[in-house]
Amino acid sequence: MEYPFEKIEKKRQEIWKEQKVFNAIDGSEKPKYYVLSMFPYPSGALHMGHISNYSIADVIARFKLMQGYNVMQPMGYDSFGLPAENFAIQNHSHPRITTDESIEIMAKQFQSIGFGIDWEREVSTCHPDYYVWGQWLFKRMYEKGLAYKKFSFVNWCENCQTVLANEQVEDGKCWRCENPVRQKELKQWFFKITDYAEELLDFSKVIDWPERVKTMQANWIGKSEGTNIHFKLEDSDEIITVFTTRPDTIFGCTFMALPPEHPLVTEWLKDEPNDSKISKFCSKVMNEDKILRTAEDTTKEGIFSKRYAINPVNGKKVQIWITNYVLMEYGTGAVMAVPAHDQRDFEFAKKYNIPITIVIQTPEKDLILKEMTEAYIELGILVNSAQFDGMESTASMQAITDWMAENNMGEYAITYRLRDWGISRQRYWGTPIPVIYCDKCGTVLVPDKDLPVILPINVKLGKTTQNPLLSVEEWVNTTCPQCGGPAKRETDTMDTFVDSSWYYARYTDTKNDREPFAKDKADYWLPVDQYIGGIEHAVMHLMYARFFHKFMRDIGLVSSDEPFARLLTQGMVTKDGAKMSKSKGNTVDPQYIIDRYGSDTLRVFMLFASPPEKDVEWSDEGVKGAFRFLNRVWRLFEENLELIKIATKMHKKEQENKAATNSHELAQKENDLATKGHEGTRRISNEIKELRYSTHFTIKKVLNDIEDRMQFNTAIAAIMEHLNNIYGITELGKLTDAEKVIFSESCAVIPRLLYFFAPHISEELWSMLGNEILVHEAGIPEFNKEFLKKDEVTYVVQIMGKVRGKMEVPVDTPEEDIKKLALEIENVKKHLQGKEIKKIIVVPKKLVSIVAK
RNA sequence: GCGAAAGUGGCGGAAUUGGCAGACGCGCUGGACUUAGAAUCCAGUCCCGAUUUUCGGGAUAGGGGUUCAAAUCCCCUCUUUCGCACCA
Repeated sequence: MEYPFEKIEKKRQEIWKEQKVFNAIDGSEKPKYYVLSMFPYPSGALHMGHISNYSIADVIARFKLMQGYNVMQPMGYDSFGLPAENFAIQNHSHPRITTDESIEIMAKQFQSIGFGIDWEREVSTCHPDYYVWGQWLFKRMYEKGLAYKKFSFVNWCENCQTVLANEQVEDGKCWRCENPVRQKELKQWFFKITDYAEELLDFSKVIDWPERVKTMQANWIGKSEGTNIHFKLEDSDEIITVFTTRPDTIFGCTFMALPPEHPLVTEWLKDEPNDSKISKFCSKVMNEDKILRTAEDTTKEGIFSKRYAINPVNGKKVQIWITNYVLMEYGTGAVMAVPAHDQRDFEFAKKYNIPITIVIQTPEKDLILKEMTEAYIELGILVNSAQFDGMESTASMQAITDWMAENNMGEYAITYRLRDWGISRQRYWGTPIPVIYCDKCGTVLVPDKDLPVILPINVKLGKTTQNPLLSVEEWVNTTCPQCGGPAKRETDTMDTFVDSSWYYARYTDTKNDREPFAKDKADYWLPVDQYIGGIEHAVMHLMYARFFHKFMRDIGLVSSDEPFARLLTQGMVTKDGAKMSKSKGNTVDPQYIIDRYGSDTLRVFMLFASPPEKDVEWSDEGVKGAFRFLNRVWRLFEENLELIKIATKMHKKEQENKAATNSHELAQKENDLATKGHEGTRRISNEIKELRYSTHFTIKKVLNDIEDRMQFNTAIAAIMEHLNNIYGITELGKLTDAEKVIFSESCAVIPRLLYFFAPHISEELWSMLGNEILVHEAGIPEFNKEFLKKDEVTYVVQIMGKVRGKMEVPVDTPEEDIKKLALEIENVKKHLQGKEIKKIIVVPKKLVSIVAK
């Protein structure tokens, strides 16, 4: 017989809903706990990844709820974006319709799984009551100079007809459709995330984030400290500034390298005939795919510009070369080349016969130019460097920079790899950028009173090569809010990462129609105490959200410095070793599993299969195993209900009598009852004592695994083990009264421990025992240290590291006696024959290690 | 190339502080119940050896080291995954 999961799960969900168990209370007296899983993209229906993600969050939410926190676990939908637009096109529908349909299906599924979500805080980013505040935030960014428009080369995906952020380019390909990305120059909106580069590097205000994620963000920001050095052009007042992290090598600079995009090069080209070698070279390089051009194995090429710069430190003339290996985007867009001490410069100098000067010597043996086959890039002792000769690299960098600063040759500088965040998308399904272009007034923001700029619904979608919004003339053509004259709307929409950069804050006040959220509510709830999501968001989403949070702090919307205090990056769900995906055809529909085995089974399987941060490999048999386990629990209660009720009845009576004021006293009383006993209940068997130990050990283990270790698989394993221990007690009819109490308690604790992983069945069993309150209202179960003390402990006896025997001794046996006892074991004696005992090490309660020769 | 993490039975994984390697689950093998299957229950399940309820040896990617004691700490090598990658 299978346990009636369908009936139970429905019933329990209704009760939770009726009693508003998961409704978060703004500003409650209780301490708050905000648990959040990254919100889903409405893709039609839930997939296994969602189940895994939200099951993890639900364990934490229910645990905190049981601990007495005011818990908020909200849910929403990241519903703008390309896939929705493409999906609608494919189905000859409209994204407004298809996304709302998807959301409806998913919400229903979420409810059928019984996650502890506060459904009164739902958000959907594609609805005007949400995106209006995205537009509002954009305007505040603009006012602060953090949103601006500029021409720039952008990553362009021909297939998606849109611009991609650097973070969305993977290996030179579009992160969604895997089409090769090419460079295109467009005028784009940017957010000045670089203003926050330094603060984004500082993780001191988060409580617990994986090192891996912090490192990835730090790499992405890519801070380097060095020196800006100003070179004068020969016969000109122009100055070229270069950035270097190795000012100690400045005396070895023998040429300068510029990219063809450099503004000075552009100037020079004006005086060049189109068919000159230089012009040809520049246009060739600029037309090359930037991804290919910047690949490491691309050969370094260049051409002499016929111009010279003056090295400020020694007045020497250096050739200026135009090359393909320097990036306009990094540093100052110009490089001082020191071929002796930089591998790229070395290769280039060898190829084009440019002089090489050694200025750093190794401490061990002198470098000889003719013998060098590669650059010496390590630090060393300065030579050929005028007054700095003989200095050590590290010290000289500071000295040289100081000296250059005094003489106006350069100064200390910091450079970041991080670029500003391009947020323009030439796509329909996104938040309209609240900007109007007027011939007279230029770029004008839509006034707050006219927000939201509603995304028009009446558009022609299809395989157009341009933004569908351009065709909605009645929307594009508008009047200028300043002069009232004819004007046009911005047709770019915002990157969906903008929408997801502040949704966690909107959850604190979803119905607010005067501001994004009220400050007091945000300050009550934020930061999110536990954020959960995939590692794939380590850089983009998690960094953008941090940027937004700091911005919102700076304009006074929130008081905290970081949005997410703790971060858990959960693994993927795989099948046959690969990530479950429709394209690979290795998906399993969660709904099918829920219909067949119930939500509790699916959750237990997911949580038991591996720890949260690791991938979960799907296994049909594993699901059956989880189901079998829940059935075993159910059967235990069904078959022994009256016996198991004893503990509940006793506990109730105790409460009524107020005889015991706390659970420790209660446990003590029970202990007295059990050991001293009444008539006919004098003794408890060792077997039952072991069971009582198991009960308290399991409580301790489960609490520790959830709260301190976040390792749910071993918590579930512990409950399974405890269940096995209970089933190990046969002949229940022969139990004395005292033993019955202990047995009953050992069973009755199961619903309170299993609740986090299989809440429906746990709640049902709990109520079957006669409890009128819900499981979480009973609070976290407590273990009694007294019952974790064992009378006897097992010592392992080792000789030279090999196990030669085991012994059971009373806990308080003195060390000397333990040694004696160990030496009396037959097998130990045998192995010690003819050997001399050098030392005996006793590790209390664990082992005896004998050193003998 | 640089950086990080990881590598444990047939499989997922456990071993929390250096202290009995393989918890728990899956699978498999045998048995009970059953007309049969499903379900359930019981027993077994790292490898080798023998005197086979016991004992000995080996085993945590491979090699070396520290230690009474190493999956755990150190060094080298290999493999996998992830991140970064002409960053001046």
